[in-house]
Amino acid sequence: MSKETNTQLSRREREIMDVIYRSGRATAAEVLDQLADPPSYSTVRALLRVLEEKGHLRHEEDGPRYVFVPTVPRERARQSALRQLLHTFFDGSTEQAVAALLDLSSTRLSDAELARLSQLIADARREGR
Amino acid sequence: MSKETNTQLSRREREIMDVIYRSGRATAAEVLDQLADPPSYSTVRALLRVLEEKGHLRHEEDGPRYVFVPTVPRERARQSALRQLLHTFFDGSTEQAVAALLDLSSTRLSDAELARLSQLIADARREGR
DNA sequence: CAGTAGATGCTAGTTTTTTAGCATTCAACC
DNA sequence: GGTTGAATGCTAAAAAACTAGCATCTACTG
Repeated sequence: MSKETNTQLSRREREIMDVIYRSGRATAAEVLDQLADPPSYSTVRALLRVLEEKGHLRHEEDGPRYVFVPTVPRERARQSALRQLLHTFFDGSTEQAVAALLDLSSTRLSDAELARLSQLIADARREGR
Repeated sequence: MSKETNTQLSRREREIMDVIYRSGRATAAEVLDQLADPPSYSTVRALLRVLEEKGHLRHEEDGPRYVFVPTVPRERARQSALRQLLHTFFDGSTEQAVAALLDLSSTRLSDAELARLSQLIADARREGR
């Protein structure tokens, strides 16, 4: 079993982790700013403390204030998140997931982007992945 | 603002919704079976009732038992989930997300799959999307 | 047609989460 | 050096989530 960060996140904890993963790192005040339906400043700090105790965050000191950083790097966290999504909504099929991504109405992809994607796939084929 | 299903899900509620989205539809007993660290049967039923009250599920009757179905179709739920993931972990970039999908170590893509993906992208380009 | 297995309805208790307030500390500025 | 603004540490309480148990109903079975 992996050593830390095993506890599951509550609703607010999830929200806060999302904010921090989005920014990379954040102070209590910054987290508060980015929360949709925010509680008090005091509450945010309490939750940050809990998240740190649970092993999801650590903090660095920047003068008088704390800057919180995820213990699990963004790269790894997003891999887990992708796997989870794939499993729940796409029957584990990467192909379906890519199709859905291309389909997302809100995203307009530039031709250049599509060209790069095309290249990515060509590379994958070449590598015999 | 959309009419229903606005309330945010708690930890267990999220777990249960995931199970049901994975299966498409499920009875209380089936949900229980698929939960990782399962509570009692009674608890599962209570949560299903709550989820129904909150508007996330509805039930159909199959003889004596209830079969629960999401009110938001899988297709739409997964679009939201993808958008959320894109926003939190990929700076909104579809390209980055596709790259990460192709990279997921657990997935070995067949050449045929890659060929179909390639085709999808070619189609997108042709449509001037 | 009584008994049984398996389902739901409801209620109440415990635990966890979420929240705020107050005391304290630290650094900068006058 | 004292004052002030902005941060943290800690504690306690309210709210929500989670859980289980018991009563009840329903369909099948012998």
